[in-house]
Amino acid sequence: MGRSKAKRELGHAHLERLVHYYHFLGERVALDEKATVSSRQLASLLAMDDTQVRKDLAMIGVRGVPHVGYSAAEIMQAIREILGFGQVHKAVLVGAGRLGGALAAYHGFMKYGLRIVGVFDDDPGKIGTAIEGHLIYDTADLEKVIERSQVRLAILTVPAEACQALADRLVRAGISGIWNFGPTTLTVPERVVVRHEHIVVGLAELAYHLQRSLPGEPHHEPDPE
Amino acid sequence: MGRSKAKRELGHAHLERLVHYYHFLGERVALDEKATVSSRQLASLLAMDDTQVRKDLAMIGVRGVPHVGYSAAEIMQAIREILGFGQVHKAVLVGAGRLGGALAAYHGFMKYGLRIVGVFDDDPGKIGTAIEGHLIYDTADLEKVIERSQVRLAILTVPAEACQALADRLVRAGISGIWNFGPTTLTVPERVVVRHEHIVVGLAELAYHLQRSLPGEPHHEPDPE
DNA sequence: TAGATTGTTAATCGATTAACAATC
DNA sequence: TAGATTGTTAATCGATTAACAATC
Repeated sequence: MGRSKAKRELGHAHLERLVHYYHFLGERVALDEKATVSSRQLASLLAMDDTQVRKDLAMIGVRGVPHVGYSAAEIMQAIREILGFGQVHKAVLVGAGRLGGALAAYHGFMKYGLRIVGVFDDDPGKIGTAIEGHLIYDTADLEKVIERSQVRLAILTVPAEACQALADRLVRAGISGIWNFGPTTLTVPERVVVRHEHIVVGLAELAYHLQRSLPGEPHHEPDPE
Repeated sequence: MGRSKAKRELGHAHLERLVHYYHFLGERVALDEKATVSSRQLASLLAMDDTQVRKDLAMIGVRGVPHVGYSAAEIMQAIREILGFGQVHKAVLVGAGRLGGALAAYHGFMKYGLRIVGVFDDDPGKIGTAIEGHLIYDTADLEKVIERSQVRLAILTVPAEACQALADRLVRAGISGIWNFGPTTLTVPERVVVRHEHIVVGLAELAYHLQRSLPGEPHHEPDPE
């Protein structure tokens, strides 16, 4: 399929919108091969401007037809290509705690190309046991597995204190991307992509808006400074 | 302390930066009461522009002193106030699965004012048992607890199919904010704040950059369309 | 055809960055 | 004082929105 790829780099907001479209089309639009969707439909359902939708789709090379709209299947295929959902992204998951387990258990990731090829922990009580169908390996063997399986992505779900040291090891082992769920900022060489899942930002945003929407009840804690 | 509050509404990016500052100061800066930090220091450590830092701090009412910098303690206190970290945010957690458990277990949240006052599930095998020190209640009792404890925030960690129905119930029960970890978009009245933790966005961003940084290896899967 | 919808250019808006005067 | 740092205004940049011609 000779569709042209994105002309220029997509920013965070673009990627987020693309995921949104993809997700939404997959979820609610009936996908027989010929289903179409107009920019206006997509926009209204996602509470945004329809010009934005057309811009986004143009940017990833999807062309619509006037009076008809866009092919839903074509949109999804284009997003899949741009975002790499059709590829297999092999990943190691380091840290077999509760969060690690939750991620390992989430089969929805497969739809997006993520394949966890090894789960690691350094707790001798966990090594050798299984979590969500994944055998837990000794973190000491991390480099071996990364090299042997040509893994490029690492998911980090370890306590804050261990994050940076592990990131250093992962970088040395040749990892290209780190998905960090620890509450700490990592320092890595430029060639390595890091995505920091900073859960507290979500809480902060909620707390901020909650506070604003109901300025009446000032149930402050005693805050001795 | 007569510091003036933020003049106008803070956007997502602002809030994210504030959390970043807060986190960073708490993590790496020695906090005796008199520690100071310059906008340049903060900026360089977070790889951003120092004017931005000064703007952000001015916006939340923190004043620095020329030649000296800002009081780290004052920055933290101001952020705590603006973001409501000093208040107690009572929350119910619905869905005692792995992710719910991970969230319930994360004691770091207490620092930010979040207090989970009830964990709910509708699995009879789970009701009555404990998860991370929280007794699991029957989801049927959700409304009762919300009302009795004056809970304003709900954390949703249930399967996609159950999300919307639960959101409806939470809204009717008077909840003001929903922190949704399910892979689905919620429809709620305007007065309710929703924060959707869309995990796939993180994966998409990584996959996209990974793909770009190494355009050589085209290990595409056979993708029969 | 007429009406609907795309695609693109121009206008607006907001956020970031640069410049620099004020200040300790 | 001189140098460093804040605070703010102006300039730039990019992203969003509006307008509208092209098109089926």
